[in-house]
Amino acid sequence: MSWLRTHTCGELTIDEKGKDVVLNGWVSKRRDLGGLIFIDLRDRYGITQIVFDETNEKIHSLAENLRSEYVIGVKGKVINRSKETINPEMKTGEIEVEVAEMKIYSKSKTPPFEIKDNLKTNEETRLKYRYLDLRRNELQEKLILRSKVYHTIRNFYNERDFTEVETPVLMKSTPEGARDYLVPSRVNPGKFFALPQSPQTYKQLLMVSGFDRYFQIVKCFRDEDLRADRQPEFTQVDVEMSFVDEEVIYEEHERLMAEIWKEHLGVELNTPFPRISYEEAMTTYGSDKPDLRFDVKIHDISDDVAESGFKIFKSTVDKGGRVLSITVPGEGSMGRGALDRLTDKVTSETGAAGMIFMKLNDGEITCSVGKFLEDETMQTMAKTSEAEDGDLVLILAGPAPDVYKQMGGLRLIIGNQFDLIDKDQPRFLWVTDFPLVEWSKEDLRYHALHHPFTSPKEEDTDKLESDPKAVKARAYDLVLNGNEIGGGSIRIHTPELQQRMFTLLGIDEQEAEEKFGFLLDAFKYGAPPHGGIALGLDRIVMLMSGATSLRDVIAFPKNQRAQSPMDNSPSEVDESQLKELHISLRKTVTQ
RNA sequence: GGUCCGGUAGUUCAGCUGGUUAGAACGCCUGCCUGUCACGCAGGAGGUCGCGAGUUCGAAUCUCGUCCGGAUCGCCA
Repeated sequence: MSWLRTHTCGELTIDEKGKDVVLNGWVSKRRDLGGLIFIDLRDRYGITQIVFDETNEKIHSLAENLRSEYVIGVKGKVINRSKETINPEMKTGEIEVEVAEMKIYSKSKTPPFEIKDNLKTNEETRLKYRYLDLRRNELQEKLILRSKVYHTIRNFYNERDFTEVETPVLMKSTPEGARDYLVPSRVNPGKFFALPQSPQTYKQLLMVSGFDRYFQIVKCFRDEDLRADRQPEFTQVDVEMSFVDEEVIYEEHERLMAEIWKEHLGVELNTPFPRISYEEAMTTYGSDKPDLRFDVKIHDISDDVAESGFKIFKSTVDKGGRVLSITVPGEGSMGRGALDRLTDKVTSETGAAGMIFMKLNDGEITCSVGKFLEDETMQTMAKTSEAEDGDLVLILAGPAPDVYKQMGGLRLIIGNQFDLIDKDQPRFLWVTDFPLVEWSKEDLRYHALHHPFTSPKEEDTDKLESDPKAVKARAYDLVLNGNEIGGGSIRIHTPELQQRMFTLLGIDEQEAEEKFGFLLDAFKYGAPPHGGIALGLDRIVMLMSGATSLRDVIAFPKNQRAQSPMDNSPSEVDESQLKELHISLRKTVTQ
């Protein structure tokens, strides 16, 4: 009998009773009772208890030397445990393997943290020893889920006749958007490739080529500051289709989501997903990615207080700002101290200047600025806020659109603090009707809200030059529980419209030719109408697995400084390497 | 770049109104133990209190600076 394993550590049950088996795995736990030693042998499939008995003196004394994380192979017989010693918590808990022979493949130093669930070790240490962290069940489950989701996605598109095409990782650096990661070209001195922020232009060119249904699971790179839900390299499910409109894309991807959720979480999603316009999202939820798992909405009470005696309200409205409220159900009895703490939190986290509250109790309304307000005004405010007896109304005032964003922040604080969020049912929605462009105070020009290839709505096209801010885009985001998990648009497919868009964005003809000439040219040879979407795979898996950080669903992630503590990248390179690349470092860097 | 939180044993943390030898749990090491599965019992090792300066008779504790990690704002077409 060889030392090749006959079973994994997760599969033996009473059915294999009496069989001679070979198991390989890691020593997870040793329970040494003296004459009897139990080892929990672990691999990624599970844990099986193996036993060393004193009656086999040679093997028993070998087992005394076993320590955590040693890698061993054992040969032995599957035996059933006596009734009292069955462990009902474990799949393999009815049996154990009585070891006859053992081989130590490799020893292990004491690991810097224990290989177990609910580990509290700080992330720096975990990232430094990522290969050990990944030995833990929690992370293995997430990566395995991720792998299965890939599979579902590929099946889904394959069944629908999509073609998976790999696009270049070394590509042209383009203006607009996020900072590029640059790659110097040795054979082209002074020239650089960029790593793709997304394969946007390539997938559009594939449409021109006639691959009318394309998808790719692809790494994308953005050199921006990191967050819990933002890594410098991340994975997109990139999709593009020809001869379609928004409806086709919505429908297909609702189906994809439903399939993923059903297959891997056993959850039936309600389709179609609700859709709300960007404007409604902002004015009702104060966010372009609203969390619909709780029902609190923003109310505009500007009209109610425009003529009130409270100067801040009046002057805000006079200056064109808004006075907004949200109602917190059942918190009307909240004490002054708690309200002050909430106010501090809100002002520091949202940037709101101050917060005003109104409490409805026993038919009476008390307000923090009540002495400036008529009873009647307060009644109207409460009514507009849809507040009932026992509720708390919170009010922010300020210039729009800032005050809406602050309100959106307040809404999330309320949702979390008062546990209003229903965590059981995932809430998807489409956000639609985004503005095409927004004014950048910094660059003194318009920026594409989505990207420069997004088509304006047809009925708005004639406003591109005269009133760009009013132009709506054929763009959409897919939002899940307050997270943006995808976004896309119907694209521009004529060189004329594309050129007008570049002009609007302050990219003159020459620059457009330099940066995007290939795309403009391609459009001159018969470009089909097309559109698509890119889904954030990491975020989707993160939300599916209940992780709070993208780092938990990426095998080897970067820390907040975009470094990998394990392999110490990025790192300095030899002068000779730089020389070959025709690069010299600035003094401020080398010092 | 801003704001906030944190950095004490291998790990997670306590200690922080300055004052004896800096503690606990888990882990680790040694011994005992034949039915454990968070094994138990007895004993033990293990610390640059992130780093530097200052205040002080005396600093883990107070002050300043700095480094590191995380959350977040800016940024992320």
